[in-house]
Amino acid sequence: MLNDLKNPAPRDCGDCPIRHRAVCARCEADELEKLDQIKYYRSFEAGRTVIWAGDQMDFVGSVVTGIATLTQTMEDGRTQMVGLLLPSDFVGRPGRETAAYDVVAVSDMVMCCFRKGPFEDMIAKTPHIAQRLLEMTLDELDAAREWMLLLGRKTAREKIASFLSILARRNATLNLGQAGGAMSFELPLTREAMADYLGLTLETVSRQISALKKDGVIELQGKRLVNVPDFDRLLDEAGDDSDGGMLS
Amino acid sequence: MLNDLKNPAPRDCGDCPIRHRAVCARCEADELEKLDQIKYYRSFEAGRTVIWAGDQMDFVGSVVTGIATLTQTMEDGRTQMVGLLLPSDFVGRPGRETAAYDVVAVSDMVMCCFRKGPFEDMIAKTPHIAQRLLEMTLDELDAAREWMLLLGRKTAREKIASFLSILARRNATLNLGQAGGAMSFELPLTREAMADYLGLTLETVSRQISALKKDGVIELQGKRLVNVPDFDRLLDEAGDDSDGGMLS
DNA sequence: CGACGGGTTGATTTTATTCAAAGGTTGTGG
DNA sequence: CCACAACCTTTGAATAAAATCAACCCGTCG
Repeated sequence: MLNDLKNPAPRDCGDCPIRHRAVCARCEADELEKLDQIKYYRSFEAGRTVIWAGDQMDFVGSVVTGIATLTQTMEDGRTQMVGLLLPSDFVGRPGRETAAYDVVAVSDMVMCCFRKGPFEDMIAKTPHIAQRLLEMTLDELDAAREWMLLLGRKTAREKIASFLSILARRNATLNLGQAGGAMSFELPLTREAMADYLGLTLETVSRQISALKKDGVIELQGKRLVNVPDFDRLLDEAGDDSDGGMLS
Repeated sequence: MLNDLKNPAPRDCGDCPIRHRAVCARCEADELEKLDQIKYYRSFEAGRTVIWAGDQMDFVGSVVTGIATLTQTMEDGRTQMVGLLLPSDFVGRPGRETAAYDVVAVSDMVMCCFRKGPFEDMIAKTPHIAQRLLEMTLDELDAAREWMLLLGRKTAREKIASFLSILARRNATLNLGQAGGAMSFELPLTREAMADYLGLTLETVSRQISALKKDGVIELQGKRLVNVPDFDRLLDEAGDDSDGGMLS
């Protein structure tokens, strides 16, 4: 498990691990105070569904710890992941009554939820929140567009390499800032969930991971722990611009 | 050509065809006044590039008339469209120095541009602009996620049918509100641009359009004018939920 | 133990791509 | 006015990539 089974909800915003990255990042003390009055924590076990697409959704919120997925499903069961929610990511859309996507906790997860109505009021009255939400939404849109390139134009091998390099990069920024050298991280998703992320079948995911391993691009310790001896090599396999997709 | 060769720039915001849908939609008279001082119009002929990915971008703006595309290109030339910009759509990202994508005018086009620095100031000081931009960005994110499902999980035939139904629906809302019955519209894109939109090759696009025609799902007058005898049939071919993907 | 939820690997089939040729339009210059 | 070039489109045949169908492995958990 990536997270403690006893997900301890922070006592108050001062202790909050996502205080400076979430939608509240720019809030002053008095604004946090107001948010505090409309917030509550919810915990979800790994595998639990947070909400189904189409259901009434009377809250929005932030992932505090753990990982969740946003997925869309067609009538015949084909599913596509459209979001991978990490700590500090925002869930829900102000101004919308119902959930547009299925939200599922992949690991044990804690969310900091805000009642929707009051939160909408705060957006209108608290520029710091609206600005931060705009910034986060623009970031998500950029990520979605990168993802579209992956889905539309990359080969199965490039898709896997891209996904792994995203995970590796995230891990590097969260921990130490070493790039270019060796790095390792844990796969948070099953083969099936990776397939839903990448628009592939789980068999193809498994085969391409095996192929990358055989070619020495990655090493596996167990099914989930990945070691990347040469990150530049992985980036190369991902087919990304050599500049590492530097934006802004 | 879809548009006049002499794209007449509106004299002032009162005449503007996108006044109530663009980023300025919620602005009061005094706010429009301020925007007016930092705005200027630019016209582009069909085929002209507005900006290349990576270039310095000292403006943001709205499409006033015409159509543009947002595309990403890999080193080896594979390209994926990541945005189709219609009148009122916003171009550029506040807070970013360089363009993240290629922007190309598909038809003759007029943009209402704002100098970036002053516009960023206005976002900070004018909640009406920030709020509208947030709303538009959230809409784009939803569209991007719908597009991800298309790219990742739909067959070539479903992709074409989905694209046609998007165009048909857009045309219906712009003109008359009849759904379910017959409707017709013009294809704004070449087969190649459609292929870039859908993550296909142009040959596959051509074949699938021919197949839909042969099966009576659509009728063609010339290469560009499409007639849809039964919109529900088209929706069915698109593999979308029967409720027509109603959001919000 | 036995069932179950992942995961891997192989054989076959399907789908879309690639390579190739040719038909239509449009616009330009002789 | 015609010829030709450039671009867009269609269609066919061969190929490649990923999906599908199927078997089996390996831990974990009741």
